[in-house]
Amino acid sequence: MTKSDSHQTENTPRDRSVESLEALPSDFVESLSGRVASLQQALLAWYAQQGRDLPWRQTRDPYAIWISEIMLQQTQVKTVLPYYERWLRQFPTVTALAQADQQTVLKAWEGLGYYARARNLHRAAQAIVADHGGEFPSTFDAAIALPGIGRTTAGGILSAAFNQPVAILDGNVKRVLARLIALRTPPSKALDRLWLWSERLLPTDNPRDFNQALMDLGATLCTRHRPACLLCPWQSACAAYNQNVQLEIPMTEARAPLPHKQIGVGVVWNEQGQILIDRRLQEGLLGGLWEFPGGKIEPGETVEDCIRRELQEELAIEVEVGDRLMTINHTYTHFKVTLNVFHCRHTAGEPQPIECDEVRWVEVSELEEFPFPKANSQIIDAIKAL
DNA sequence: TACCCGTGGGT
DNA sequence: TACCCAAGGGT
Repeated sequence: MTKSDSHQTENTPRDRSVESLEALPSDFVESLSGRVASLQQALLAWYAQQGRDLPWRQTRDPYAIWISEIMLQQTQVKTVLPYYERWLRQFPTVTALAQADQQTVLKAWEGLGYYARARNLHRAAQAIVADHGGEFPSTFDAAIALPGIGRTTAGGILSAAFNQPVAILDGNVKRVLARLIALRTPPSKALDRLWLWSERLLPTDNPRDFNQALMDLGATLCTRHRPACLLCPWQSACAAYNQNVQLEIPMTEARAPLPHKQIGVGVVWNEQGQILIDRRLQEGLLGGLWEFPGGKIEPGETVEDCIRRELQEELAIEVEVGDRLMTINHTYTHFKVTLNVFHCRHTAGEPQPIECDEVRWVEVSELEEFPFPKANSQIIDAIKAL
């Protein structure tokens, strides 16, 4: 471990040293640094007039703000709104969340995606009850120690709930700052510099409104496409605008095309008209959610062969594969799938949870009680319509 | 440090 | 269509 590593880990705020800003032309850094107070005032004035009215801004309850911050990770405001309202009615306090069972928590999260966020929220609530008397901690070190809370989320919560001067660097702020300094590399290659600017610009007297304003600027004016530079309070200082490169910044990195997997899925019926579902392992994709059993079709294998093999390997049952129920295409973050869904008749074997956490027979009317991934909702709808 | 982890909307 | 992106964190 080097000397600098010993006191700078990924999750702790960096020093506000001017040295690290030297990758930019020194005259520009000097110019921008001299305008910090002016930029702060301009943004806060704009926010007072044009800031969004969002429900989590009408409270200073750190629990409610925490919930909003987690839901908003990689998720648009419009998507979050109904989930946020429902969640606070269902789990109004840290203690209520801690005492719920995980299936109830995942059901409330169903459809939002990135389900580790819900599992971590649940674990963190239990940690807050155990270690902090049920009150969300008010220090950076305690907050960031909780599962699911990184540097940006900790800053978002502490500044919004307690008005603490802790910087943030979410997608909005990265884009705004990258344009402000005309960053010539993808933001992921310059996180240190972006963090420094976020800290440098943050006023100590009103960090709450400033962080919110910075995010609103990115979400409403400094958008990826068609940025409204003519309305921007930072227009005159913005290096990208002054060089007319705002559409090229932030720069993006090329990505490999997504692999496509063919999946065989069985809707397995027993003599009582019940259906077999299983609960996925806690770790990995869709952890803790329920699904209709199946798996990847191997090269040269028919869908029917695949379903028979997977149900034997994963659940130790034998089935007779019947008619195709439907075909579903779905895109995940790192791959695409085609779900080939077939009716199956259970013929032998007591289902065993070999490669899942739990397996059970359920009535059609019970399906909606279980949290399922979005790609399975069409299957449920089709079964209920039979 | 790359890579993993969902879903809906915009272009 | 296919791709990008949206209030990131864990490993």
